[in-house]
Amino acid sequence: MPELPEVETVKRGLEQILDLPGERLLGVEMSAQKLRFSCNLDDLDQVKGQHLHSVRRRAKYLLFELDRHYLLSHLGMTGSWRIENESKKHDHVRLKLKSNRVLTYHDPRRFGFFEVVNKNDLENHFRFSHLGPEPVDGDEFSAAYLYEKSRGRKTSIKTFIMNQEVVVGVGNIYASEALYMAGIHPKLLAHKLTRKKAEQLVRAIKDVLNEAIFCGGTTISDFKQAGGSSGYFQNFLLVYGRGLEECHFCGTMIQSQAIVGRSSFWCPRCQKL
DNA sequence: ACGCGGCCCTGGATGC
DNA sequence: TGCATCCAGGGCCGCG
Repeated sequence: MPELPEVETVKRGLEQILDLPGERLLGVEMSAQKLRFSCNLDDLDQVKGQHLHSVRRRAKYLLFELDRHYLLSHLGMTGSWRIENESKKHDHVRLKLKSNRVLTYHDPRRFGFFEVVNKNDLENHFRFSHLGPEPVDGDEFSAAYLYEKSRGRKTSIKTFIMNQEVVVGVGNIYASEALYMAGIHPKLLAHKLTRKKAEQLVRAIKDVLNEAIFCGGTTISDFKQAGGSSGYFQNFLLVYGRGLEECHFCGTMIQSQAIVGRSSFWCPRCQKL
């Protein structure tokens, strides 16, 4: 489900709902079923009673900032958070709050995970130490950076920009969208990227992610914001999910095919190899 | 070191 | 209606 815009949307929704700072975590309950990775139970004991200061996002991770730890949440494909005291099938984490509310993690496929990280160790944590730059915040993700990073890389440009060590937050939907916007064929080998195309691609990635954040994310089947409402960027997708339809720009039939196992969409005329 | 296929899961859509 | 098959927004692991 969630790429950067969806996680950012969940983060903003939680900020609204939780009325931070001032909230406090009274207890954590985990379901018997394991998520992608199991959470250390000793760690869970440590977080009880800590204040909840903020909700942050790094890459596709949500971070609940406590006094001495972060609760790390990755939504996998079908993860979502909501405030509701009643529990449903596929609820896997329940955070009991001082305000007498329960913040609940729901994830049918259980590709997501939930872990506790010491606050001071975050940058050195193995899930974080290899992450690439944020594409939307800061200026580290530049054309010069992407061009240099892509030298010698023989994978397709689409696979390359979905690699979280290259740039974080770009997943399967926005990779197709950004490449279409930049006029780049998804099968172009990364090392063939020119400086000029790197410029256009960085611009396109930033633009598409910002537009999707503005729209509250893309809802295909089951993505829900923290408040339960849908995003609406799906109405503005230019190629993703539009196989056999016409390119908005030139009318050519949009092609769809898996690239390294992920469904991919492009206009064979507008996007150059 | 890099690139890729397999795999972890459930459920919805589709086809017979 | 029932059953089988395929597909899905991610990312870790092991192989070549």
